[in-house]
Amino acid sequence: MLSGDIPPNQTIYLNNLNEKVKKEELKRSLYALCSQYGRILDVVALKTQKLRGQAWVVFSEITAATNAFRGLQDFDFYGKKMRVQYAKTKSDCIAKEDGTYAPKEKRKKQEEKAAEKKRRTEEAQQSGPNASAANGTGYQASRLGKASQEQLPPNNILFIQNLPDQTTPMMLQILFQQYPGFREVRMIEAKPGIAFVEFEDDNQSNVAMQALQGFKITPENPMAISYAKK
DNA sequence: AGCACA
Repeated sequence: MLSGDIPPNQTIYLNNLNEKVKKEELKRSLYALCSQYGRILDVVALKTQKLRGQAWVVFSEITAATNAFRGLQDFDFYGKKMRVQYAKTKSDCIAKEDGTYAPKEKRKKQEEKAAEKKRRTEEAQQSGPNASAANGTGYQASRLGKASQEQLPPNNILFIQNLPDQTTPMMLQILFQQYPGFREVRMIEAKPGIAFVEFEDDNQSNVAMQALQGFKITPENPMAISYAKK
């Protein structure tokens, strides 16, 4: 049976996620993917024994959560079909806005925190998705991007600029493979912040470019997409 | 399968 018995919530609960993905990348990828449905206030993921393979994405609006709930059901994410439900309870970041937030005092949670802390230092990662900014529609081209974009002739290969340094090819694939004709992402280790994304033809690359132009993988990094030079 | 917020 499907998860129909949980009432709508502005937070979605995701599971069947690939447990091999590092926590920070997971959060960034979820932020990027889910931003298509609305403003995200928080992404929560823990890698404890009990909570790995799961995540919560908090939207500013229930309607956004509902769109994500429908649109991301069974979405192929790092090779696994993501399952989407509504969260069972209100997220802390919402409760804090409400004024209904009450700090908890459960011993079990303290234990999890300790275990997770070890793991975190092993991974040596930092920073999480930022809660404040809009995505998708608010296109602001960087000076670089805009200049080249207007002059270059159509190409089935797109040139992406202004990516955050932590961007991985898989994160871009997750975004671009949603558009028909997607072939592959290429990044160059020595050149952070840029990528090439290949489609089967010019029309398909154009559709993806229009759709993702200005898309923010993080709130600070609207993508600048142009055709690659021939 | 597993519903939290270090």
